[in-house]
Amino acid sequence: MVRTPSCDKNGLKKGTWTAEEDRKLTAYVTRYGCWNWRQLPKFAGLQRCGKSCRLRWMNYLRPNIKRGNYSKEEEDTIIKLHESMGNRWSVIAAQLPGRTDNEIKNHWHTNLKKRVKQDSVPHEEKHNTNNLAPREKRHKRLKQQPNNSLLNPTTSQIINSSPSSPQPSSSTGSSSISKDSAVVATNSTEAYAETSDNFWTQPFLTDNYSFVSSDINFLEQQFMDTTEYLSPVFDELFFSPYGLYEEKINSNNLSQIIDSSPSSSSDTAAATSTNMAADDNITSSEAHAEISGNFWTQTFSEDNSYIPNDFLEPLMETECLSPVFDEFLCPYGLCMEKSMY
DNA sequence: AATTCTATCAACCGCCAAGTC
DNA sequence: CGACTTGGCGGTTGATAGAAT
Repeated sequence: MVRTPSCDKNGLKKGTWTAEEDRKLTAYVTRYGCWNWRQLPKFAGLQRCGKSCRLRWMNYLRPNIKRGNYSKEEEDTIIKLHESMGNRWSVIAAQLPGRTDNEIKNHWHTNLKKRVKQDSVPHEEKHNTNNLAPREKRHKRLKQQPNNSLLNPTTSQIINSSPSSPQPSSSTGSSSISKDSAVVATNSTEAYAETSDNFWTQPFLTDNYSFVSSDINFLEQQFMDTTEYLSPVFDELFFSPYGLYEEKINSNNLSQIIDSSPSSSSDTAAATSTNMAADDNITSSEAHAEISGNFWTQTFSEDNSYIPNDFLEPLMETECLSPVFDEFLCPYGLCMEKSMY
């Protein structure tokens, strides 16, 4: 179930993740997002390779991961999708909110495969691609155009218009939260309703810039004492998960911070509140309050994608502006409440 | 109670495509 | 255009828990 911790030749840890490592990774990604998986462990104070961090986050730590037993509906969906598209676990996972490709793959191999075999002629015989060697299968599949018709129409449509849906690649997509994204929702209410089904849980989580919850007290409980990592902006050590704006609030560089933050480019409220903070000699807490109310909250503090599950309850009642759609939603509204509550 | 077997699933590995230089 | 980097995917491994003997 878990692997014995060990180190590779570069001194990077392998094997089971400790609670402390989880906390560091969660705190870091919650605060800064996954701007570069390879660099991230260095900044987050982790002795892990980026790949391992990404995997841990995607398969275990990120919000909205659904654990536990599969419902009959979920199993049927997996079987049906597997029948039509084979071992395309990531595509199948996109149809099952809260389930990861790894988890679905495991569940298939441990349960569903046997069940399907018992129920009928093995699907392998129906699909010639499954008779190929793994590498050949993959090669062949990737040569084919993505077949979104396999998805349900609504989801397909949304995925196609999503800023960070499964689409070719990533480094440019890493700055995917932009005002352009709002265009995809011609009617924001409709978009919200549609996405609530099963979409955001998967694709939205791949966005790279999401920031800390505004529930400072709760964050403090979680990370304050134990977490240290580097800011990608300042290249210095922080001991507070929300240090970016807390600690720098009195700095003359604050405007520069905001300007260089990934999601700030179009937010004039940011400039307003932060300039006020920097210019007016007000206290940190006052400035923070202002910023919470105007900038951080609206722009990315309440981006629900990276708020760990444990953070959700205290935020339930808070209204905020989605970073993607220019509308007010309760936090984690896009990806969370419809899939879990 | 001790040992062996089996199922589970977190984590690793290698590969590939897309992006960047 | 080629080398390199990065993120993502699917196959596989192996430690562990629980069941069976």
